[in-house]
This record gives sequence, C-alpha cells and structure tokens, in this order.
Amino acid sequence: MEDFAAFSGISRPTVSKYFNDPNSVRARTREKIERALQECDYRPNVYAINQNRKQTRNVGIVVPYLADPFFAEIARRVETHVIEAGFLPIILSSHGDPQLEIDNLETLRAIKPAGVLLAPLGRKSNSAAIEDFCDAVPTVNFDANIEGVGEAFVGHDNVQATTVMLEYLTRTGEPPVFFEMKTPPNPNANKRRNAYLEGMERLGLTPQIIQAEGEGWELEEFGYQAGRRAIVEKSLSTNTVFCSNDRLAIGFLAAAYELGMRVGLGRDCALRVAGHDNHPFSRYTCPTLTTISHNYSSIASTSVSTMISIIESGRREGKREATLFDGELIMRASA
Amino acid sequence: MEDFAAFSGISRPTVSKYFNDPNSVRARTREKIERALQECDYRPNVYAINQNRKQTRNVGIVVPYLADPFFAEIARRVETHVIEAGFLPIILSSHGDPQLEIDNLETLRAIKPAGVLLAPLGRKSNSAAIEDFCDAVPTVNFDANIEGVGEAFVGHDNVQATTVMLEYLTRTGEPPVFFEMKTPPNPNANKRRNAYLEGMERLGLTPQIIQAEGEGWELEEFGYQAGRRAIVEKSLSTNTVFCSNDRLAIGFLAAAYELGMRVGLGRDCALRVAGHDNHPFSRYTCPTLTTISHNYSSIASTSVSTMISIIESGRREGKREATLFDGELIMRASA
DNA sequence: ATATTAAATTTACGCGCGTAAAATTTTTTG
DNA sequence: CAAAAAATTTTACGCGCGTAAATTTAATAT
Repeated sequence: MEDFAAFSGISRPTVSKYFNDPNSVRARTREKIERALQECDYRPNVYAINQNRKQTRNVGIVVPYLADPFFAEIARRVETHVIEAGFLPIILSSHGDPQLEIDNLETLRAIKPAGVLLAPLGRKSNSAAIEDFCDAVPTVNFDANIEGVGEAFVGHDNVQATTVMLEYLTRTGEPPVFFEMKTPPNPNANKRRNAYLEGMERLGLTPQIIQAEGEGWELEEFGYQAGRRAIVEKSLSTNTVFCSNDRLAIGFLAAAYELGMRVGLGRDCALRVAGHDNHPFSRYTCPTLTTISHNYSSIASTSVSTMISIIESGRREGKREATLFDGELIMRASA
Repeated sequence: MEDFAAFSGISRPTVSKYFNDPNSVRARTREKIERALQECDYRPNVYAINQNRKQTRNVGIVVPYLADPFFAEIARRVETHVIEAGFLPIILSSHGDPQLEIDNLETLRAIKPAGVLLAPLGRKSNSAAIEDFCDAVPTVNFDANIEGVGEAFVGHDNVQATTVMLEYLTRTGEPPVFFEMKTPPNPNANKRRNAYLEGMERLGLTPQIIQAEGEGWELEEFGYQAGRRAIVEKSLSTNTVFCSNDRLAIGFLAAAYELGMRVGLGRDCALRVAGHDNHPFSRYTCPTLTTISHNYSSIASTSVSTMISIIESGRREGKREATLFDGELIMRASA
C-alpha cells in the first residue's frame, strides 16, 4: 500500500481511508486513486485489514442442510442481501449434524464476523453451545425459532399458514389427516401439528395424525415409507392428506403413484395431498403440489436488515423480538 | 499468544509451532499446551496467522449453481475431503451468473487460498478471466471440462455413460430419442449428444434429437415445456426418451403425467424415460427415474487429492491431465 | 479578502502472529 | 557414559495494514 500510495500520489492513510469507504475521500482524490488502481492491479491484504479493524465486514450464514433446495433457496436470498449491504457472506451448512453446527460456529468465531444469521438444526442443536456463541457474536435467528438464540428471530408464521391450508382443504373437500415426522427435526413441525389440532377442534372435526418414523434428513424416504404403509393399511380416515412439509409430501406422492392411487382434485382421483413450504421442487411433482409458501423474500430481507441494524447501532437489545411473516396458499393440482 | 505461552510454561515460538502442527512438538510439550488450552480458551488470530504464513490452509470450492441438489451433493463430498485433509473449505456458488463466477474468483484471490476446486459454468464462463485466475492460484477443474482451465481435470465419462444407457435402452425396447437443451449451459451436454449420435450410428439406428428452448438453469421448466410440446405434437419417433440430464427428465415426466401418458416399463405404459446424473431427486420422481450415476465419490476424492498433491509438491505441472470416471446405470421404474 | 471548515499529510505506533538464527536444553544413540 | 541429534528457548524482525494526533493544505462560507 505504501508503494501504491506513492504511485498514486496520495498519502497512505488516505488510500487506506479510500479502501475503507471510497466515498469518504474527496472526489478528486478518489479519481486519482482509481486511475492508479487501473494501472497497478494492487489489492489490499484482507488479513492485514481484518487484523487491525475493530470489526470485519464478514457475515456468517449458517443453515442446517444446504443440500435441501429449500435452504439453498433461502440462503441464496440472504446471501444476496448481505452482499448488497456491503458485507461478505460466508455460507456454512451443518449437513444435519449437530456437531458440525457447533464446528461451523467455531469456524465463524475464528473469522470474527460482524454478525451471523443462524438457521439452527432445531431439536438436535446443542443449544448451550449456540447460546454461548450468541453471547460472543451478534446473531439473528431465522427459520427455526429457538428461544434465547440470537438477538431477534425472523421466520414463517406456521400457525397462520397451517390454518389457511386447513380452511382451504375443508372448504373444498374432506378434512385432512395430518402427516408428519414422529420426531421432527425442528420446532416448526410442532407448531404446525398444534395449529392443525386446534384448527380441527375449532371446526368441530376429528383430527387424525399419522407419523413417519426415521431420524435424519431423508424426509422423502420417510414420507415414502410411511405413506406407502398408510395407504396399504388403509389407515387414512379421509381422502385428504396434509403433509407437515413438502419433502414428506414428495415421498407420499411417490408412494401413492407406485400404488396406483391417483392424487388430485378430479372426481377420478382417490386422494388429495397438500404440503407446506413451497419447496422449489413442488412445482414439478406428479401431480404438482398444492402447498403453502413462506414469504421467502420478506424473511430474507428482514433477517438481513435486522442484522445490519444491530451491527450498525452496536447495541445488543435486551428484548428479543420475533417477526413472523404470513404464508401464502399455492393452489396446484394435488389438492 | 504471548500471555498464553507464559501461562502454559512454553515459549511462544513453540506454541506457535504447536498450532501450526500439534505433532511437530514433543509429546510432553504438547500435553502441557493442551492442558493450558482447556483452562484458557485461547485461540490464535487467524488474520495474524494468515498474514505471516507463506501459504494459507484455505481451499476454495466454486460450483455453478448450489441450489441444484446435484451440485450441493458434489460440493458436500468435496468439502468433506477438504476438511479431512486439514484444510478450510470455502464454498461459493456462481448462481448461474458468469459475472458472479468471476466475482467469486476475485473473492477467493483475496483470501489467498492454497488451492481452488472449480466447477465452471461452462459455455457462459468468462474463460479469459478464469485462465487469468488459474495462473495466480493452483486450480483443479472438475465436473465441466474447459480446456486450459486449471492444472488438472477430474470428471465424469460422458461418452461411456451415454453409451451404456443407449445400449441398455436399445436392448430392452425401442431405441431412444435424445432430449436436450438447445443451448446447453455446459460442455458435458455436447459430449452426451455426440456420444448418442455415434452410438446410434454404430447400432445402425436413426437418431432423433429434440431440443428444449430456454436460457438459464430452470431446466425442469424447459423440460416440461418442450416435453409437453413433443408429446402433444407427437414428434417422438419412438416410445423411448433419453434425457440429457435428470432435471430435464423431471420436467419431461411432469409433462407426461399432466397429459396422462403413463411412463415406465410395463405393457400398460406408453413411454419410457431415462435421465443422466442420478440427481438426488431422481429416486422420488413418478415413476422413479432410470438414470446413470456419476461416480460422485471417486470424482470428489480424486479432485481433492489431486489438488492436495499439487499444493504439497508446490509444482505446477506443464501437462494437464484429465481423469474420467465411469458412470453407473441405475435401473428404476421409468425405463 | 479573511475566517471557517473540511480534507489530506506527516509521523508514529501497534495489531498478533510467523519465522529465522543462535544459544541452550533435552533426548536419543552408540 | 559421552557424543550426536533433536527439541526448545531467547532474541529479534517484519508482515501490511488501521488508526490516532498534530500539522499542513485545500475548499467553502462570510
């Protein structure tokens, strides 16, 4: 930088200031630096920068399972907002492994991020270790709410969304059976089940819940197995199935197809199937999947803007606010 | 580190040596440091480390589209190998955007990685900029081969794989029509088409190619549109469709389902559909998709080990070797 | 034009570590 | 046991930058 500053005819501290924020120097100075930059291909050393800055411009983004297109989609949107805010996003996936989740947070701690956006695994998360991390680094919790994690929570209103779908299904046909994991990986599933139960009670209907066995993130497989079983054993009390999430629904649809059960709205159909999440693949299932979409765009932008305001204000509020966005019914062919 | 070294009773240079490689210090010294470490929760500053090291332990991994489960899967495997080798993986996705691909390489350049594993976008890649990057950083090219990119290439043998599927399809029924993108995003598609054409000629059969229009990575959508059209207009000369990749096949299956065309092997089926890639979702399509799998595991491990050996030997070979792994036929219900 | 304000410069320090060389201690070998 | 080898310690430097304080220069307002 010394040499580059000499070359550009500007002092090193001013050049340093320029790289910190190009708009913080006079226009003529900026021009001179940028002209020199085009001839010199000099770039400041990030390690030296971050060693001396009080705060880095790194922002960590941790998701439970990046190979799931749902999380890939939300991570992509969050990443875009982080870049637009002038920060450097570092995306890490926990691959469904609680230990890796902690390792990821350790990795992040090492790079001293200005803030972190964390979508935790949920039930299996080591919440003590996560809280410990949140004490050290300003964190915004998103997607799966874990009390006490982070300065704020931004997510999907599972109760509203479940209720909307429940009303739609009951208005247009038989009331739904609820299909979910027996031991769901994250707390959203519990909120959805409870909303189903309360909704059915409110409507004066008898609820039925079918639970798929399985541990891990192979949700399509669990949905397929349990779906197949439910169909073969004729354990569904109505012709309508409301799956706790789209991945289970995808597995259920595969089972129904294999068993020759026609799924959809028509009179020739034996079954209606609905999902939840508006998974990127739900548009291409057979039949296309009726589901409820998260407000991906609002969740991503609010998560990031909340994070930025915490970073910039520098204050860690005592109150932890939870912001929920309504889901949107996506009517397709399956229900 | 000064303070921690004093606390542990070991000199700072030796502590530094320990963090560089715990096995490089005497066992008793190591024990003393690790005992101190349990009480002190000291951790070295990565920025100071990387500023002074001749080489970092960072390894960049760049994939064209992480929201595609295929790339998520391969990236996950590569990542695991990189961690096992004692390096820190940095995964970046180009999100299908050539400019972002270049930006990602710039980001990587800033962190001075020991090496980079690059799966390029392909046709749209700014190959001049990529070559420029490869001159500066030891790079291994994987998945999509672009001549001149990187020190080595590791990938899938598209010709062998296509040939195997072609033989399987012709032995078990009518010869396939080839279904692909009109302007495929990467060079693998061209290899597959050519292998199809050569294979058909060798078998004395008349090839037919149907091309889907579209730009970008919404392959299911393009497959759906073109598939629907081909079925409606009855432009398929046989009852068998060999899709250039599974995502197109997923779209094609959606079209066939919607139009009431039963897909599969049985006598009651009107159409056979095969894919290529063994996409993570191909197990859950309706019907399940017959396809050809990459040797994911070998491709990932060989990419990484090639990279490591280049890093450790320090030499940048003049010769650029290409390693191809055979595909494996995955027989499922669709063909 | 002068006074005021804003920006740039000069000078200097220190971040936390890697690393090198020489001196010392400890371990291994014969 | 002495000699050789290996590991550690001591001492010292510098990486490339952020940043602070005091000073000088340039831009703006009166």
